[in-house]
Amino acid sequence: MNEKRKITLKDIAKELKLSPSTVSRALNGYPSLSEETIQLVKEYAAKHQYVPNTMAVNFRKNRTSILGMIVPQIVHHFFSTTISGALEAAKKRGYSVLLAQSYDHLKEEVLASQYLLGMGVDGLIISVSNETKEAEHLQAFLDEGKAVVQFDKITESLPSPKLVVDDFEGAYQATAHLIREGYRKIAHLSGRMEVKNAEQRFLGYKKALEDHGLVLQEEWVKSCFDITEEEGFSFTKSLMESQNPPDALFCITDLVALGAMNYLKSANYSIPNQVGLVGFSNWMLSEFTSPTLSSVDQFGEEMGAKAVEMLIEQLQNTDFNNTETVQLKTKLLVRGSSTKS
Amino acid sequence: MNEKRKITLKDIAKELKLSPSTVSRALNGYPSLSEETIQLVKEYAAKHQYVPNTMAVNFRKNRTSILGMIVPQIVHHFFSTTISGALEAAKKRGYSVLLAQSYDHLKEEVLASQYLLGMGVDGLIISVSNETKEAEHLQAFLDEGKAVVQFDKITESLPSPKLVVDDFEGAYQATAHLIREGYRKIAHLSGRMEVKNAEQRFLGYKKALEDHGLVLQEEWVKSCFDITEEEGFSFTKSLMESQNPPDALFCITDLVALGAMNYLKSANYSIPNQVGLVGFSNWMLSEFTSPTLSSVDQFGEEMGAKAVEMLIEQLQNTDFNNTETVQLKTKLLVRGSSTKS
DNA sequence: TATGCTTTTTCAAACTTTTTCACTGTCTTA
DNA sequence: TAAGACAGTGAAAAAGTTTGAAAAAGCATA
Repeated sequence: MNEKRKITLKDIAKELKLSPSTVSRALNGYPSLSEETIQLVKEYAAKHQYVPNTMAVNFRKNRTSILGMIVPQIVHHFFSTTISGALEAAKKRGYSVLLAQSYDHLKEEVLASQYLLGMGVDGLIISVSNETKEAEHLQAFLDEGKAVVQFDKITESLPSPKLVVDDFEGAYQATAHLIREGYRKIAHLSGRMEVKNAEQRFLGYKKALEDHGLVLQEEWVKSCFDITEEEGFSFTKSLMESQNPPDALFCITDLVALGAMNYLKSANYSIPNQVGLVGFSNWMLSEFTSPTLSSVDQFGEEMGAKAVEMLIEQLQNTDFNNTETVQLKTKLLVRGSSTKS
Repeated sequence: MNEKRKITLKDIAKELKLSPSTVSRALNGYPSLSEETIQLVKEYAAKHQYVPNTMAVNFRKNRTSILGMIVPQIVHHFFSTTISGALEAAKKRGYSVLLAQSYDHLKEEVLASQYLLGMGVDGLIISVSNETKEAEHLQAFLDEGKAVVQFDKITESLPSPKLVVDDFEGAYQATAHLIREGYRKIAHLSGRMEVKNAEQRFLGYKKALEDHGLVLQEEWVKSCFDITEEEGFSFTKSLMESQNPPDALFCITDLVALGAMNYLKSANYSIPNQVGLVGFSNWMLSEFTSPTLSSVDQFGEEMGAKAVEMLIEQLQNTDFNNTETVQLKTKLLVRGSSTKS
């Protein structure tokens, strides 16, 4: 009933009394073919809606034109924007993207990478899990001649190009902004210091304090392990209940900032007048909280697109010694939670 | 430097002095092979880490084990959860998923479907755009013997299995809940009535009113065209400024509800005491608004997973006459925005 | 006309896996 | 004992496309 038989290159050849090779070359713009033949073939192909058999092409060329992409979680505003950006960029270049998620666990990441390798992807884009230190499972891609590009969360143990946000600068701007707004006792809800971007955000925060003549108070820096709303809530609670409560918080993530906001509101602190708040990542929700949440935008779409471009460039150059780290600028979005009225 | 040569089935055959066919059969669990041979081959394969060449298998079997999935937008909490669910379910069954987005435009949807068809996917999972009425571009899949499953937003013009949320029931529950909480003047910010789920939610709302002896006021039903926060804001504004303002709003989506909430707060209405609010879809943000937003959960993960299962079942049965519509239950999550204190 | 050169086309191989058909023994049964 | 069943294996073909080498064709020059 179904299964309309599709026309193949061979069929065209037979019909036009040409060899398959000629047809192939005519369609692929190979030089030294008579204009006449090219026209003939192209017209016939168009008329009969010839579509090359993807599987045969892949097989013959030994490549799939599919890129693998592993993120900790798809259901996460930042990652879904990078995915969206990657998808569009890949499509433009004739590639498609196969997704997998690690749930921020090394074990799942290893499985996902093996899975994608098995699917025959040409290259891999990955934001590694918080648990990833060694990278044998990623080295396997390089060993098979497949390129890898790391983005956002990276590990230095894999010699590959890397694409990160300028976390240091973003954190610096956020902190400096709070200082300019008149806050002086600025706490930081950070992440695990072994994780690169957590460390950079902390260092940016620290530098901003120093540059403005403020002293970093150790007890004002709290390290979130899982980067959850609950941690934001409880750390803020303990900070505000301490003898020396801060008057502003710079949070490693909007979700943590939201936890902070929820605690502050529940304890009847006025935001931004009593306590200022800035997050990081510009989650969708930060536009819609009350007050709206200031945040550092990471341009997720651009990042995903750029990662794809870097990967494809690798594939084309087969220059596998490139280990440069590209830094993308961030942008501080000042909203209600940090502008004293 | 790279390109470690991978071992092939042929290599194994030569090494073990067997024919490729025997090796193939041994690895694929074909009967009527001596246990001895099977063991020999399997051990050798394992030892040398033989991985079948995906492209060759696809080519030979004339299938890719890749499913296409088109959603209006990836960066959307509900869709990203369905994607996540679909991904996991597909992986479990040995399939992978290639994504594309339509941005809710027919034109982009047609392009995306052609793109996926060209990539040689075995089947398609799609939530159609609001603009999709006719479905020639999807019929093309069926014509080529590829299965299609529609989910969430569907069009009746394509004879395929469908998977939807029980929008009617969800809307009914939401509205009935508002009534039980004591609200009597319940408005509805709906979507375009041509869109199936918008219509169903409206009908559920209407039925709940009728069943509880309330009369539907035409001026309390506003139709959002793009389902945005801005529409929620402005429609709520005009409703509240009318001569006969409602005391509760049931919104087609959490985003619209958020717009409503933002207006209500800006105009100093107290939620939930003066105005009750219920959304739909249980976006992540609804847990974090102030007050938290009651919503109807759609079980996105389950939906994505179920869609994959339905599609794979089709592929296996090649039963292309199945056009049944499966309805998934929803769950009302009662939060702060609709519980009078 | 032979030679050389360029342009255009064809030939044949190759890529890996699966599957159909055929073959050889061995065992069972009428 | 002849016929048939069956287990176990191999040989070969097939799938659609691309590519390097070779061949053919066309044309001009010596």
